[in-house]
Parts: sequence; C-alpha cells; structure tokens
Amino acid sequence: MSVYTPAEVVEETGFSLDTLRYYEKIGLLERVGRNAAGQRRFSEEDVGWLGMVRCLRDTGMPIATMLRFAELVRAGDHTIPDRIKLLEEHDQQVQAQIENLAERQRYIHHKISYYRSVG
Amino acid sequence: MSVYTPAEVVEETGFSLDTLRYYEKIGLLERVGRNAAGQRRFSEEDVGWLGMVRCLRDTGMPIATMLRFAELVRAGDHTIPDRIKLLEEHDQQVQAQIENLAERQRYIHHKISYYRSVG
DNA sequence: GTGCGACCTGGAGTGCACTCCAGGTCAACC
DNA sequence: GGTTGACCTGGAGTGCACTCCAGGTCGCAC
Repeated sequence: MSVYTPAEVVEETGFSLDTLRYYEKIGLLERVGRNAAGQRRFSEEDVGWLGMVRCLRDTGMPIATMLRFAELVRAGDHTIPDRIKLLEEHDQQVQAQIENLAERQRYIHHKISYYRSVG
Repeated sequence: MSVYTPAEVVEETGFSLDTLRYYEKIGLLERVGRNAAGQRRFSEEDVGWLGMVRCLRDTGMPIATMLRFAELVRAGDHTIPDRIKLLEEHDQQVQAQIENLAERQRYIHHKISYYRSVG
C-alpha cells in the first residue's frame, strides 16, 4: 500500500493543502495517518475518497450532505441502500441543474442573436 | 407603460425584496422610480432587465461581471459588440459547466451501479 | 551548524451574496 | 382616530466554504 505526502495529494486531487486540513478537521476526511514526525501520510483509500468528494462538491453538494454520506460510508456495508438513495437524489439534482443551465443558455443565445441583429 | 409595485416584482422575478434593494444599492439595477410616498415603482424595462439578471445569476455569473454588463447596457448602443463578446464568453463557461456536470454525473452513475452490484 | 522547504497547530480572517433588523412613513380600512 | 400592512432607510449580521497567519518542528543539503 503506497502512501501519499500532502504535496502529492494536492497535486492529484486539486484541493489545496488548507482545504485538505479543513476537510479532516470537520470530519469529511477521516483522521489521516501520520509519520513519526506527525506529518500526514494519505492512503490510497483517502485519495479515492477525495475523488468522490471532488465529484460531489463540483456538482454542488453542500458539505453537510457530503458529511452525511461520509458517515454512511463509515457505518459499513449495511448502509449501501441509503447511500444509493442519497446519490440518486443528488443525481436528480444534477440532472435538474443541467437542464436549467441548458434552458438559460438558450436565453443567452437568443440575446446574442438579438444583439447581432441590431448591432 | 405599466408600473410594478415591489410585491409584484418579487412575485414575477423570484428575487426577494431585500435582494431587489441590494441590487439597486450596488447599481445592478438602475435607480428605480418612486411614487409620491417614496415607494419604488418598477418599470417594464426594470422587470425585463431583472429577467436577464436572473438568467446570468443562475448560470453562475458573479455580480461584478453582471455589473460590467449593466454598465455596457447603460453606455448605449455602441457597446453592443462588447456585450456580445461578454455574453459569448459567458456562454462558453456555461457550456463548460454543462459538460463538467454531465461528466461528473457519469461518475455518480457508475458509483450507483457499483453499489447496486455489491448491495 | 545553519539555512531551507515541507509540514504542523489553533485560530482568525476573507469574499460572496445576500438577509435581517430597528425605527420610521404613509394610505387605507374599520 | 387607531390599527394594519406595505413600504422606506442605513447599517449590522449571516452562512458557506474556504484561506491565511503566527509561531513552531523536522530532516536534509551545503
């Protein structure tokens, strides 16, 4: 099992070091392992989880909801139905976001066309 | 030319009264007309502009950028090419948002499939 | 053995976009 | 003429998600 230094995780995940510490502090990231000097050493699993966090965050899930999801993950396999439910609800919201953006985009296109016609 | 009371504009645009006042204060909404008692009376044009603001806001445009757009609109017809440019750039960003969301959504779908396969 | 760079901690500060509040005006209805 | 409700103002407060800072440790290169 390879481990990652903070700098490597910053590189791989795109989260800043401060953000990683913040996520650990609030419990979105479970207590990360340390070396003898007390420096963080992230596991493969930590990095994988951060990939999920990035996905959820970038689709607009609030931290409070991610925290609930994190707790389900930690609680064990019997929470898998709950996790599916949570992700499906989020998926609906993402779908709604996409549709909403597409509709707004049409409005922008119309506006641009209008400007072109009068400009 | 019909005018609208604050309550009507809240109803039509979905912005809160506080938000409307805030937008006027920062100059996103040009000085709104008043009746004899000093109460706001919004014009058709104000309401139309608020529709544009809603579109831009809901597609993630920062207020600072909306403010620049508002200034172009006020500056007159010779700024139409600049407005087109601004909207086209924003359109690109909206497109990127949509694509990004769609990709993240695929990840969520995979995760749900995975959970279904092990749950 | 000294400087440097990566890292540590707790806690304060930031930026955005509102949102709320206290205290007041005014017209209208009872 | 008293109460109600919609509205007014300036300014303070909120929530979210970070982001920054001071002061310190550690190991390695020079």
